[in-house]
Amino acid sequence: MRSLFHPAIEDVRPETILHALADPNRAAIFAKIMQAGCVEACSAVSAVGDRVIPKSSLSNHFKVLREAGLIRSERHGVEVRNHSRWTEVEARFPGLLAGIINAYASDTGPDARPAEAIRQR
Amino acid sequence: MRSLFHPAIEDVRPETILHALADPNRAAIFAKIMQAGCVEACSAVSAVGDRVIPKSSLSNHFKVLREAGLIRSERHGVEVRNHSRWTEVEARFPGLLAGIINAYASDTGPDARPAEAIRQR
DNA sequence: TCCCATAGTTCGGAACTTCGGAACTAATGG
DNA sequence: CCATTAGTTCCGAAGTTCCGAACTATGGGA
Repeated sequence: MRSLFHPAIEDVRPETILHALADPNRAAIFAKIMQAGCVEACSAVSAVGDRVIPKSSLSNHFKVLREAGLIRSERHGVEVRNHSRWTEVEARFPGLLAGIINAYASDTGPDARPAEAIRQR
Repeated sequence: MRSLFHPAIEDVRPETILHALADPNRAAIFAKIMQAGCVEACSAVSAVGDRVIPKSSLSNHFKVLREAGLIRSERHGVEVRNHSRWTEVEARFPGLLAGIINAYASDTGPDARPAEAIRQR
C-alpha cells in the first residue's frame, strides 16, 4: 500500500475544501471525525442516514477529504485513523469550517442533519 | 424567455451553496456582484484572470448561482441585473458566506485571488 | 511459516456533469 | 421591420462520480 498523501497546509485551496464538503456524505463524515475526538476508523462510518455507503465509495470520500487537507490519515495496524486538521485549516482560513459545519447543522431540510445522521456500525 | 427561477430562502441548501462556490470562477463572479454595489449585468463579467469565459458558460454560472439562492436576477430591458442575496443567506446560515469569501480573498496560491482577479469588459 | 480474517484500495464500466461553439430567443433603437 | 445587443438553449466531447468485483496490506493464530 503506498503511503497516504497529505497536502501541506499552505497548498490547501478553498475550492478544494468547498468541493470536498459540498457532498453531504463527506460533510457528515468530517463532522463526525471532529466530534468523535478527532480519531475515527474509516469503517466506523458506514452509513449516513438510512443509506449504507459502499466501501469503495467510502474509501474515495476519505481520499477526497484527505487531499483537500481536511483530515490526516495514519495507518495503525490493519486500520486507518483519521484526525481532523481543523486547527491548521482554521489558522489558514478563519471561520470557513465553522460556517460550513454550522450551515449543515442548522439545515432542517429533507435530508437529515449530517452531524447527527451518521450511524455507528 | 421564460422567467428566471429563484428558490425561497428556506429551500436553499448548504451543499448547493458550497457546490456553486467551489468553482473559483463562480466565487469570483459572486464576490464581484457583492462588492460592485450588488448590481451587475452578466456581460460586465466576461473574464476571470486572463481567461475569457464563453457566453454559454457564463450564462450557466449565473444560473448555478441563482439556483443556489446566492443571487437574484431581474431582466431590465435587454440586460439582466444581478443582486446578491447575502442578507437572506447570512440570516439563514450565519458566517457561511463570509468564511468562504475570506478564504478565497486570503488565498495566495497559483491562481490569482478571485475578488481581485475579475476584469471589466 | 503459512493461511485466514479484517481493513482498505484499485479497477473499470455505467450514469451523470461540465464545457463551449452554434443556433436560437428577447428587447430595444433606428 | 431589420439590426444590434444580451442572454439562453442545444448538443456533442471530455471529464467526474459511483459502486461492485477483484486486489493488496497487515496482524493473529496454528
